[in-house]
Amino acid sequence: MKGIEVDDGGDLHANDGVGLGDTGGCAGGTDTTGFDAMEDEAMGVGDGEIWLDRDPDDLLDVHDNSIFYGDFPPLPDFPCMSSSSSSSSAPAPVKSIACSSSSSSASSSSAASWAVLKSDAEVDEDKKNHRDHHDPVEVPPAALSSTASMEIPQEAPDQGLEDVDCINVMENFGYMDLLEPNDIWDPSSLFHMDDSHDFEAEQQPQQEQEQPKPQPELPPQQQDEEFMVQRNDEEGQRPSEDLAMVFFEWLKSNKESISPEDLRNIKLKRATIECAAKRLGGGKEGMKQLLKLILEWVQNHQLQKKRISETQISHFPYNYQDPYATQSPNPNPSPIPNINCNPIPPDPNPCFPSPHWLPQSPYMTDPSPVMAPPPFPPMVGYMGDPFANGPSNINSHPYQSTSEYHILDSTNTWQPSQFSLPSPYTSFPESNLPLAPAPQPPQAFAGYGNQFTYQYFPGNGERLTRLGSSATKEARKKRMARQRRVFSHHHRHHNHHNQQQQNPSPDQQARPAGNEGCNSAAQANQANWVFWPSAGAASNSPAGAPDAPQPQPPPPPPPAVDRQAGQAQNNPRQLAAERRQGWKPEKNLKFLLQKVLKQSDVGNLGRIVLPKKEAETHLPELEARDGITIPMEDIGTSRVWNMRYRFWPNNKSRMYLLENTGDFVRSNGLQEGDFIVLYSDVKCGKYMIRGVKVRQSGPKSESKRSGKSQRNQQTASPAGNGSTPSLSKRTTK
DNA sequence: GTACCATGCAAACGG
DNA sequence: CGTTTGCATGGTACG
Repeated sequence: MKGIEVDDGGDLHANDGVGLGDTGGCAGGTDTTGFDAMEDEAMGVGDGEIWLDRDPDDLLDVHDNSIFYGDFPPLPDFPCMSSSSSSSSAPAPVKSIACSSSSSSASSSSAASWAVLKSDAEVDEDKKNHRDHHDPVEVPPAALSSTASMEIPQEAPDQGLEDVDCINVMENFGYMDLLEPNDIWDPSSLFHMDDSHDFEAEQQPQQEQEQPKPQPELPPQQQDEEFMVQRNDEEGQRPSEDLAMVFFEWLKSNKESISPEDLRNIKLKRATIECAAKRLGGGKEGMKQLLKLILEWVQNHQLQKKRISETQISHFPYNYQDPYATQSPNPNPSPIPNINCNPIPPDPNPCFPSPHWLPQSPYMTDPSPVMAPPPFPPMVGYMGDPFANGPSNINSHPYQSTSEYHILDSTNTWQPSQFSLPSPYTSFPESNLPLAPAPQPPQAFAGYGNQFTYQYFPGNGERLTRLGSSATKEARKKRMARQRRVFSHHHRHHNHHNQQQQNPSPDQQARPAGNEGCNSAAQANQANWVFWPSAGAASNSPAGAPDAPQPQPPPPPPPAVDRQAGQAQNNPRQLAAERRQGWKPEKNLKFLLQKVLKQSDVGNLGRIVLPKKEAETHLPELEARDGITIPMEDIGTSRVWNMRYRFWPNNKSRMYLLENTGDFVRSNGLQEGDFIVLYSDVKCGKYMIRGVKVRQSGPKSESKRSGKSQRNQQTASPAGNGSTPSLSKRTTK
């Protein structure tokens, strides 16, 4: 995971605490500047007022940028990051906010964006800034040089205050729901004035292409943030410009893209308007500013809608409402047209492509419609389903027919953690999908398309009163820099960590095809324990259980198991067990095989006999009996064990073994009756191993039994041979 | 009868 | 002599 995660409380933080803490958090923040506090609050997830339709495609753009670039590209490539201002990463102050990966991704977007923008040079600068981040004045403009080609305040410092006020109003107004959800999550898009010309240089052509607007006299507000700022400045000096003119100009400029219907759909409460206008200067000027803001938003949103629709039609294969939608890598993130940078939340963990769907309704907190795992047939007979009480029907085992589909696809995987599950899964950052604040009923504008209805809450009044805070643009930049720094550090740290974890040994020979560099090891890092009720589950009792006649080998709850493979993911019991244990199904782990450990497997020989069929099916084909060395990443510890996969000739056939397993077994405390599971990370191309301890609450009885006695006791269980039922499917060699 | 596999066990190896 | 390596044996499930 290279990003930010939102913990149970909905707090956004990177592994190392991205930015938010620095910024004083949101509600509970300690920001000293009113503006900071206000921003943070405004941007807090708890404020998640704005939940407009959001296209996952938008997410993908920056997402990809943020994730797949090892080295952060130069700023011009990521215009949207530019002034990802400040507050975006304000943590969700609302405890009740359920976290979903999607929103968490969104929440982390800004940080990621900053990270993307972050140059090493800036890091130092940021460090410096960080030390005195409470003093906005001391923020060296250079710290944001890469993103601040439009440092208007610097050009006109004298005007700064007024300009800033205006800008702040805009920003905060944007925070207050005139902008899209993504803007909420990443205010960078709000602070257009910070966006560089580079951005515009890149964006403008596309924008024009996507939305050709014959606007010779077009007020630049929709296209050019700089113009926007300047215009605001100018307008501050030209009060004669009245609302009608503003509106008229805007209409002229947007006649191509804004329909009367769009305008009619704009609904604002009077109180909102009045308050906002007041904060925007009051009187006519304030109204004018407010109008501009609204129009800007409408335009932006309209443009986005158009873009989104185009994008979806053209190449987006899925509807973002589809929880199983396949992530589109979108290798060429297209710049977001117009002012809205639409920072895409980075995927905190490339190995876990966060679903790029977002609830359409901001109020949709019940994830069940999309959380529900795909309907699976009864798990009985599923290979490796530890909870299958009945004997596995090997012959009809779907695994046999589905083994070809082990490559996990996000389209048919589901992640409970994506939704509003309070995450007990905190033992390992990577193991936790970023939890994002669940959509919250907006406090302010609940945007649906162009229609947003302002819902006035007491907090808004306070916010509005704070619009005129003394916060400066520098403060915002500083905050942004801090967050970028934190994220950048976090990002690098994790890269380093991943590299260490995955540093292959020279003799690592076998590796499933796939991407390198993603850390899937820790994603499922959990205590590999499975507890089996001793009563009424004889067939589920672990091997060696005192009263278990013969245990049905319980397959481990895999962190990410091919649903096709059954892997008990569809078993409520296992699912619950997984949740209790922190296991979360992930997308990119393909179940290969499992093996209930025999005494000989956990003995001092350091070798584990592997089920022949599965070994031959899912592990590299062995030409020589010496086999190959396979680095097996321990899911539990992220440690990589170089195990040798080999075979013995045996009765005109082969016996497949995994050698050098002694340390692994010992480190995991595995005993007879426990089991191991092998996975391959389809994305990272790694083999992963997981040792699962199966213990009943009571002390395990004498587990040492002769193989013969075990055999005798296993007669009741087709899977009694300790391997997957499919083992019984004979494959003559 | 055959395949699978748990494990016994002898040979090889090494301190 | 202890450990490791490699093969062989035999029980079990299944066709």
